[in-house]
Amino acid sequence: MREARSKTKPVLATVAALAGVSAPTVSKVINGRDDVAESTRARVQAALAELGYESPMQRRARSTGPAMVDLVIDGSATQYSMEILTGILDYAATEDVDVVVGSVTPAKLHRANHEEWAQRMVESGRKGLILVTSEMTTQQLDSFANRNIPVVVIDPLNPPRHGYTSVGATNWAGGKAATEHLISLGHQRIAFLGGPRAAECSVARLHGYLAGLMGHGISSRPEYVLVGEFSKAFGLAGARELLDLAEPPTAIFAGCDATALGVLEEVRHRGLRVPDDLSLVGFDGTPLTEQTLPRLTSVAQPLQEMGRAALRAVLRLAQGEMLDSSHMELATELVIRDSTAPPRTNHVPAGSDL
Amino acid sequence: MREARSKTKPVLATVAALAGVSAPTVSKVINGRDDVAESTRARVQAALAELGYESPMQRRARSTGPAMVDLVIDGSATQYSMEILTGILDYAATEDVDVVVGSVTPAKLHRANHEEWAQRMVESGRKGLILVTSEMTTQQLDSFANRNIPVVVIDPLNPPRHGYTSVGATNWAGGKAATEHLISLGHQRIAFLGGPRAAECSVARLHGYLAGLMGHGISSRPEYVLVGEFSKAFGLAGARELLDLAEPPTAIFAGCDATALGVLEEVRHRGLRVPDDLSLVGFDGTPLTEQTLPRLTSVAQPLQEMGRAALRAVLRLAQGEMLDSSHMELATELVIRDSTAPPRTNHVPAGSDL
DNA sequence: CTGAAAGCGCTTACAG
DNA sequence: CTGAAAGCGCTTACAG
Repeated sequence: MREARSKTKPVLATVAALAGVSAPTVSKVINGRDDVAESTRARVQAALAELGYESPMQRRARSTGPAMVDLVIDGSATQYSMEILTGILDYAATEDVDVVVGSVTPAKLHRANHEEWAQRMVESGRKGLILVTSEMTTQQLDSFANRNIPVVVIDPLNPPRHGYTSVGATNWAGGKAATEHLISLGHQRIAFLGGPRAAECSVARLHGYLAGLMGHGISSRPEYVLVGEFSKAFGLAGARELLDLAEPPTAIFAGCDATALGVLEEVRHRGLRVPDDLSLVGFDGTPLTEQTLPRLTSVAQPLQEMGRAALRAVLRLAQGEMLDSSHMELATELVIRDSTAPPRTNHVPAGSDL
Repeated sequence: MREARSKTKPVLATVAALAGVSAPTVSKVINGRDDVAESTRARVQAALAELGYESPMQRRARSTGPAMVDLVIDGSATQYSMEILTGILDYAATEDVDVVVGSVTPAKLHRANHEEWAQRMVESGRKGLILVTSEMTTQQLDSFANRNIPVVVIDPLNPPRHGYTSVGATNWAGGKAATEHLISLGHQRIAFLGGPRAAECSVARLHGYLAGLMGHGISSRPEYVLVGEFSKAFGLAGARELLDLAEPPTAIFAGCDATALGVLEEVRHRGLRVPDDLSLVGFDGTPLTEQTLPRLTSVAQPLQEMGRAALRAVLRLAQGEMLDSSHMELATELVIRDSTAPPRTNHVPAGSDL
């Protein structure tokens, strides 16, 4: 549809001929002048699209220097985003691609005028857009789709949807592995401290956790499942709530490493010890896991790989290639460190046959 | 010197007139053709510079969309660089500036063709360049200076020099504060584990340490001063060496938090405890300091502020403003946490009157 | 609203 | 190596 009619690059005169107008009129349309009849404007715009006309500026921008890709990271600069960024930058360096990084809070992202944003990207010759843990409405995504700007989301908050490509990790499998590890150590009272209810990845981890329990005939207890946010603060608050229960859990599976850190602090604060009094598993596998005491057992996401994969996908899409799938999940891996151990035997309910 | 002669924007013909050549000749010089005599080329280049000629592309690039600034971060993505990046991105967002991030290893940076790089920056309309803990030779810096591209270095390895602006922290004062804190706790045998001998900031910290000792009449011992690199590995190795001494130190001042982390691990490995058996002070004040056990007393650098200050400086320079100073040092601050305490009394040599 | 004509700024092809 | 001449692609000023 949008293919050029002939091989020779279309110039203003070509467009004019196709639209049946003069060159000056095309020039006016391109430059947004208002002294053009609506019907003429429409005809010219159709011709511009059909021929795939690019101004000399655009052509130059496209051919000069390395390709540029935009990257938007959720405002909070965590070790998680740093790992992803590292992966993207590494791959960008080998491909000679420039990465334009913006730090945008979710609120700001939502307020942004996506039409203008996409238009500016086209004008600056940007090849595509990578979003880290952000979301856009379908309409917003359309602003980019209409201009043929590929959008790839890493760890999307929304479930996969048409119009963009996403890269994630096997969150469900990771949640299940974490839970089964705890069960295999003898735990029965296992709690889950998840991220935002709206975050697809957190929901998947929760369901992995539930599947792990169910697969071993352990029924889930509502009071053992708290969802809130991916933060240390939530770990502190969540641990407080869980440990105050009449029958507190003997193990906690935290939805991310930062949350686990909060749990660790609250446990320590109470004079309890990990893993003696409580086993703890995190999620993400950030460098943090090696820095805590005890070192944190965690489900590692291949964050750098995910960054690389996202950039690779954007560059392919920008070249008009088709991707095998619009959503890819890289494998998580449970890394057992020092924060998990069998529960104290006196905590095992009488009658348990584990 | 480099101001335009007249107010009207210089076009190719203006340059030709000033250089005493024809327009086609100027065109050739601009486009890097080689069929131009060296002397002619030089004359044209002088005229281009004198008039501040910009091609239509450049002019457009300058007026379209947000300003772009290049950022090069030493390959290793540490919490240190993440903090600086956050500061830069925050400020960039408020100023509507795009930051083009590259991750370049020092070796790669050294090999790069700076002339080409600078030329490409001009052509892409980049406003300036921020380097994080990197260095360039004077000649390399000239490639940018000649094209009026401001370069600002954060925490430069080289001492301040002409041709670029640098942003650092009060390393000497920080080193002195750390040392005096340990002395005030009663320590006399204080060791220093510094960064690369070539790194200006590390040298300043070392001299702050020496000044702290000297000011309190404590003579420095060569075996207590080890310099190597800013890494955890060096902390491990350095601690091993120091603790194996016949008379080991009672306190270690580590040149950065990562090194302190290594020390902590080695101390723990030997079954010793911080701060009971050994006091430990880090440098940088990264989030790491809150994540260790015990939490790490550290000299905090205002890393985010440094990032902001660097971007502010680049943008000002790009607008032709003069800076008050080509080197600015932001204040460090000793943050006392849990890794420092008075030395065990039996370690104080007999006869000490502390 | 539209477009013939003139113009702008840069580049190309080529004669010397 | 240099530049007069021709050309390119877009824009402007203005007559209708």
